[in-house]
Amino acid sequence: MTRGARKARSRTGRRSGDSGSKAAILAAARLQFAEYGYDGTTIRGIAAAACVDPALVHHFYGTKERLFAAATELPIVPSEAINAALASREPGRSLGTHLVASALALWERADMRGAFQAMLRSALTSEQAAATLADFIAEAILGPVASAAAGADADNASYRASLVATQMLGLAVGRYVLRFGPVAQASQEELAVAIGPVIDRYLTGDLSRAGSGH
Amino acid sequence: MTRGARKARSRTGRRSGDSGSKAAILAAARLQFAEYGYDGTTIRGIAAAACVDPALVHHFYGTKERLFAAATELPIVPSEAINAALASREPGRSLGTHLVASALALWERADMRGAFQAMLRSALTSEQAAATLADFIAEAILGPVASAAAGADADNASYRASLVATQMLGLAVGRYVLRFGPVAQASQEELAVAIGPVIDRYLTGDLSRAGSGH
DNA sequence: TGGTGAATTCTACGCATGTTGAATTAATCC
DNA sequence: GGATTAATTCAACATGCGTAGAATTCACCA
Repeated sequence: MTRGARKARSRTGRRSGDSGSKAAILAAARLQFAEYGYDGTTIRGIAAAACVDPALVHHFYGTKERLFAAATELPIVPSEAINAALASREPGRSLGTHLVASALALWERADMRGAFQAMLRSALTSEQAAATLADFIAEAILGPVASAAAGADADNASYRASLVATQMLGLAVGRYVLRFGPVAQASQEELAVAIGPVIDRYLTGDLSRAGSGH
Repeated sequence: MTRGARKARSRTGRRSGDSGSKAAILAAARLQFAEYGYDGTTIRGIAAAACVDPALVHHFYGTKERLFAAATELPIVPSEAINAALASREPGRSLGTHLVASALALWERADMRGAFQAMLRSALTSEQAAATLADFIAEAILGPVASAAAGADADNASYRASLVATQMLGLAVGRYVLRFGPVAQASQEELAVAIGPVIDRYLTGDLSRAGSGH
């Protein structure tokens, strides 16, 4: 007890002031889920990145699955974002082009980036993540489809929607996960004009014939 | 020692006849890598599926990484397959349509299916798998691009190639991994005519304007 | 017929993981 | 200022993993 001048630091116990540990844990979790996927991410790794004991992660978020759910919770409601995007279209810009531009802008918003990419990268390993992604896609894409179909070809609506989904998904995976050189470096606007017409074709074009959707 | 009548079955040691264990292990590995990805797949799980001891897996294939390499080794050389596909195009069919049809046919060949899907699903978790996929994509897509560009717009060749890659990748992920309803159930031909013109646009179209690539 | 080598399983090591419970310290409320 | 509650760490658990080595059984060849 009396040995030594004084205990240099108190190792255990509560810290003074607002430590921000809970937020730091969530931020670290987002980063790691985005980088390594669900399985590749460890609670110990998150704790280390947040400069915190692994048990504290558990104290705040319970199980790993719950932490994942918290980390991938999007700060927006997809359908609302889509409606906002649809409403802001300038004349002279095709629906597809506008949708691609809006999606890219949304995905790269500071408060979306981590959660979205974590969900993307985890979707191919974790069942839960895959289900979340599927919901997101369905919710985010059926809106524009309905808005574009406008009665015509309503039978094929879900087919059209899933075609749109393949292109958007491939764009997201190529740009954020596998990081193909050119597609990862292109500007949002470049990609929007390159890919937009493709989305237009899927939304309203004649899918049994070559050519554009205009 | 002398207790009991006789050992009922010899548990250890070599079996009579050709057991086919090595092939069974490889087949089980392909299935599981395709279903669960690299990290989600365990050697013990593979061994169980092949009705074999985990140590036997090790005996035949050494490390897990080497087993993965063996399981995802494609039975074809991508560039050769592409060249063969290019050569077999019928007149009246666009290059993009033919490429999509050929890719789907190739991916679903019995001897490709397991390996390809294993690679696909693992690419987002394992660095090695991602590198293999990137190589595959580069090799498989740069050929058609070069063949289509034909001097014009050679600067943008890699940009065009990566756009093609996003659509093909999205198609593969949507159809085989996430299994979006309509896109998973559509026939190869349906998808080829729906998506082919998109590939044509990326290969030879004017990427800064709306409209088709013809 | 004996011996070499391959196939197969058993046992076990060492490690990393998710998770838990107790102990300790600070903040907060009466 | 004492009691309560929240934050934090420590130590440990049970489990599952990849891997290694030894032992056992069979096939094949001289």
